[in-house]
Amino acid sequence: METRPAPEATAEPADGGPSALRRTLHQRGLRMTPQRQLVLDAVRDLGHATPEQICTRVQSAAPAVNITTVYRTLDLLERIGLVRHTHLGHGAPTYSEQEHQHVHLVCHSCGKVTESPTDLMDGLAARLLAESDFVLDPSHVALSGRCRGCRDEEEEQS
Amino acid sequence: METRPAPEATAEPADGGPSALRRTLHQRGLRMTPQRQLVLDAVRDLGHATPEQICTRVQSAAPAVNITTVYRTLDLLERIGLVRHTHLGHGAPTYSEQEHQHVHLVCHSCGKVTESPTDLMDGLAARLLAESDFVLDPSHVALSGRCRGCRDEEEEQS
DNA sequence: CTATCTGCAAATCTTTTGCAACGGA
DNA sequence: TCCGTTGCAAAAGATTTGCAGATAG
Repeated sequence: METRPAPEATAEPADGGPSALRRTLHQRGLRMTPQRQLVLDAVRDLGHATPEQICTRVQSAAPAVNITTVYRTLDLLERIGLVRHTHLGHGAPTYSEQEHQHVHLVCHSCGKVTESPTDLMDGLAARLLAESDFVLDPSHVALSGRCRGCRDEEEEQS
Repeated sequence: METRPAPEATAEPADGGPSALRRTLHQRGLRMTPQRQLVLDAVRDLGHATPEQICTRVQSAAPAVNITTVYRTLDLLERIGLVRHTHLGHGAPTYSEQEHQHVHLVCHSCGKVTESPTDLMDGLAARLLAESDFVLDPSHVALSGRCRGCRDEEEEQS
């Protein structure tokens, strides 16, 4: 886990930079605080991370921030649509930017998480709609399986 | 949540009825106990259920069984290949028979779980293998989206 | 100023572990 | 009898809640 001071290179998607958070909060009568900015930065920075990982990251910039605040803030950021959480298969949910629409591929052998574009699911989504009247949300849940590396290892042993 | 006394209509897949559990356990030097049969019955009976739901079901037949035993037994049944767990998207994993290979469709609006045959995923599995060298395990993780009922409701309101 | 936020501590909830007693083979 | 298994209680880990003080607007 690195400790550098939160690069902002990719921190500004088309629809909003740092002050966009302030605006979004104010629209709903909520307040801008350093903690909220730090949590959002951490989520963007880490890609997809558990509340605890996010907390660690935040604390590397502001050690006084409590994990309670991280939980509350993630919940809030999700309610106002800035982040979303995904269930990667094990216990902890992971949070990422709302805009980052991708499918998670989780190897249940080594735990590695890969991302693929959501259009991978287009065919499946169409079939689900036709056959089961089900509108798929491709980025919410991860697909489980075995990655290349683990497959190779297994083959070597047999 | 119902409390009827555990129908056994679907409790005997081709490869093994009640005494198959005893045999499978003995093969590995493990012992047959009433608790283990009850937990396995509950898993088969409930289709896919959380440890707590399984425990409630088991206790309706044998109130003294402790939830600790349910956790340990599910773990054991999974290790010996009789049940498997699936992450339905919320917190708790759910357990079902190993043989029940199906894709779970979870509506994140009403929480309803539908099952579809795994061959729904065949096309996706092939693409993942080709494009990402990833071997998909279709029954381990649920797909999230919105079911017919909830979609209709939403449309009515707009 | 005032209502929203935060930090801290304690409460909850879920799952795991240690240990003595129980019971299957 | 012997050793795997169980129940109980307590531990451990994750998330939530209550409350008094801090602070954004």
